[in-house]
Amino acid sequence: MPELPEVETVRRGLQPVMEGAKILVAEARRPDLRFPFQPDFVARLKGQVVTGLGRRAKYLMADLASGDVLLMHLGMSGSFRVIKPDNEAAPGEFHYPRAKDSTHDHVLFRMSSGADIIFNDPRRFGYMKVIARSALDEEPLLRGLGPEPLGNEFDAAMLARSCAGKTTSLKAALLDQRVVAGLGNIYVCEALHRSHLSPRRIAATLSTKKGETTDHAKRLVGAIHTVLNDAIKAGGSSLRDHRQTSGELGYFQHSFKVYDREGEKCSTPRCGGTVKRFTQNGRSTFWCPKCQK
DNA sequence: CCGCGGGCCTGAGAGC
DNA sequence: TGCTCTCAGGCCCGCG
Repeated sequence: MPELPEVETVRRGLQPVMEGAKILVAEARRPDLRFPFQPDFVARLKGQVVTGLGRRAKYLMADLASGDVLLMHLGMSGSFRVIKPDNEAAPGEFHYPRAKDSTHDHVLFRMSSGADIIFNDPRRFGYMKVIARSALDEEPLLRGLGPEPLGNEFDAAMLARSCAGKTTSLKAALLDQRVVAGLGNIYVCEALHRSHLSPRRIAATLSTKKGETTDHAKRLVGAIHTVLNDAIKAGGSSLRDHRQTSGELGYFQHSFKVYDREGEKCSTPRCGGTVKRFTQNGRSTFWCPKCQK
């Protein structure tokens, strides 16, 4: 599911029930997700007030009054849903009508705001980890993450600079979280199409030999901003797993120009090309060879 | 250091 | 209906 717009959608759904609320009960229903849970995972959450819920790239970060931070990553198939606790359940017990795939409900929180928060992740590529806020800078999961694509410091000059000398494709460079943090396969394909740049273009061509930022880089950054902002407004893209915390689907998938649209006519005005698909670094790339150069 | 491919998991969908 | 195969929105790791 989750690239930046989906994670941001989830953050906005969780914020009202988490911020300012205490974690009354925390439960991990299996020993691991992608990684084993820390032995003190539950203990460090229980009784803590969540003072803020933020996002860094594709990570959700819940600040706790203890000085810890709960890092949460949705992997490929993770989702959160927020429901009202069953009043008949014992206080420490999660007793709600079971959803179809509740076998994959792995982590549960009961909040003092009157919400139960359930993390479901069939493929278990997601993970959670509690770290001290003071150790955030040394956290291996976060170290090396590039700039936020919607942040102030991310602009054409910066992108061109970090792609300078890169012999790899533009597609691979944009998927590299060290270059820019938060894009995934869908939004890279969509941003490249909207900026009329080929996914096969060499990344280094975003700047000239003299180090000047090209118009290509400017177009690309503009397209990244537009596509991410539009996707957030739409509640993200729901292909199979992504849900808003209310259970509603996102609807940006209806605005895809190329992703999952192989064989369709290119939507660029007067282009007349056809959307093609090929494999790049082991992943599907969708693009229009006619208008993306 | 860089770029690439394999692997981690489960489930959905296609084809037979 | 049911089997097998392919593929999926992410990212870590080891190899050359």
